[in-house]
Amino acid sequence: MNKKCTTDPDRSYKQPEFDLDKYIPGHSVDCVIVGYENQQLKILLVKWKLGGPWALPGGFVGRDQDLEAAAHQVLEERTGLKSIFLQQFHTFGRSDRHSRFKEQMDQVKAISQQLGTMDLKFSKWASQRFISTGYFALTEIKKTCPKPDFLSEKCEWVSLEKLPELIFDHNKIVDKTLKHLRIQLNFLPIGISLMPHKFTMQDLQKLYEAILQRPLERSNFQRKILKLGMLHRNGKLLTGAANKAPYLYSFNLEKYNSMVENGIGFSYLGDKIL
Amino acid sequence: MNKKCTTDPDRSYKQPEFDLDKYIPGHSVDCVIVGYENQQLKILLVKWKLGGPWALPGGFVGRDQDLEAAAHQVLEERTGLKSIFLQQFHTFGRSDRHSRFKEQMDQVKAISQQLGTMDLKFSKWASQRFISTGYFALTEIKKTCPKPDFLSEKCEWVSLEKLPELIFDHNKIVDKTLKHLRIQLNFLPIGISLMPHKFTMQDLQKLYEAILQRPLERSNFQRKILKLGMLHRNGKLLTGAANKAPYLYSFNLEKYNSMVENGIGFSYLGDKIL
DNA sequence: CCAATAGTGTCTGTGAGACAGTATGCT
DNA sequence: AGCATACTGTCTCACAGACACTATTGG
Repeated sequence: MNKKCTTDPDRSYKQPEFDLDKYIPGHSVDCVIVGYENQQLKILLVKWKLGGPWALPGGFVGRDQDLEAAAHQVLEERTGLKSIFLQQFHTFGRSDRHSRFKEQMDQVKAISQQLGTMDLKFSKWASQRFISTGYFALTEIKKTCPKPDFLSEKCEWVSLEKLPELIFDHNKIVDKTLKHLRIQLNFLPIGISLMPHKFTMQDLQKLYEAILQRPLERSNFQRKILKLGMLHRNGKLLTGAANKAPYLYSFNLEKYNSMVENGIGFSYLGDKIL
Repeated sequence: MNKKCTTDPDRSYKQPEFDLDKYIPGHSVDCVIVGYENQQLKILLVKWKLGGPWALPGGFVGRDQDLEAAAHQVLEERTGLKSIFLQQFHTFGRSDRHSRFKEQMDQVKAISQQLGTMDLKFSKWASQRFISTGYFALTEIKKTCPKPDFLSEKCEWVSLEKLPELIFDHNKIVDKTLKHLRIQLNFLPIGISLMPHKFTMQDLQKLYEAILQRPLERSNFQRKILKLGMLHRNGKLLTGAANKAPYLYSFNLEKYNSMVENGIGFSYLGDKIL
């Protein structure tokens, strides 16, 4: 797995404390947590207990909890990380977004009946109509320490290319996120959340290529990115290979922040993304 | 007022039929309905009865109603129009988004107690925490026929420049919409929803200027818009003024639709909008 | 003729994309 | 030296913005 996870091992929803009355009914958050590793985009998924389906990590909203805080909580509980890049992108409100998946609904009911502390009550609560607000987050995979919640037995990074079938409309939610991400690429210096502290230009380019799903021209990419002025050139990376050593770059935080403020209009819009 | 309104005069929520159990609790939709008239952007507002505040037209969500359908319903009930451009843009989920406006909350409770058919029950229901999904819509003002809902005494188009103080966080919702609209201007041929069937290039430019809140260069605007190829040139408009008659344009629907599909990357991003 | 506004053409600067040329690290 | 990869420079094309020029309408 992912190095050692030294964070609090007990940060998942604790079953005996799960009290329906603490949450507002009918509204949930689902998080598409995007990471990057081995030149692949991956997202964090949970797998339900008792042979249940794969799903996006999600959570309910506390009675006095801000919607965004609920998303942050999911993020923190699943990854162990605070303060990651998090952005709301869409609210999914079709009335049949759960119920039209009949077999899955039955499965969910059965599983949640066995897992919930309140048997039927929880099962009923969990199978009501839910409106769900989708958030997307960007993290460095190496820093995370995935933990399942009380409904799931696994919580893992899965490559976007091998995405399994997800519960309900979650595959569509992922699709929508990716479109959103590609557009956001034009407005946000997204790399800072997905790259390690120091990285080569090639690393960054591979990330952009993974997001845009098309190759970019090496020299033009470099010029374009450097012109934004948010990178700082550090030393060189000597790999031992028989070639010129690439520079290592890191993000200039001040510049980065002012760009998030003001927008950058960095554009790979040219070739239709939508 | 706005010509004669010949649509069904009875299309507002009917008080005696308003049954709380038909709606899901805690979630509402608010619509920022944008129109354009006399070279000004305007939005449709309602004013609560009994001296209550101005507010965005909103509505509750039926138990088996899609979220988007709820927004469409609000739109149709307030404007009399079906099938207008409608797009979800953000869900507002702060837990105190109503409650931190204490005086307003009291006012709302008092008013809804007098207006609701179920007295305290409705008042309590309406003053619970609400998460609200914001939709924005574009309409031609001349086609609309504003009607108040059962909570409001007025429903009017108000110029964005003279926007009154709105209830709760509604002013912020409007601000967010405008930013969204300016960005969308780069992706959508928005004019089609706000312009009359035939219009001059100057009309269209004025609209863009109203949205972007800055002057655009005449000749460049024309070239840029025409290059998109979604306009059809019709006849000339003879005004009787001592100058060259402008052409009248209309939207080419086929082209328009394919652009909405594929995205256009029409860009006034250059000068930071965000 | 002139005044006023509509529409077209041209020049400049910027930036994207293609690709050639130079630099560097290692054998 | 030679290879591989990193980096830089240059060329072309497209387009935005500025502005000059032509066209049309009516006095």
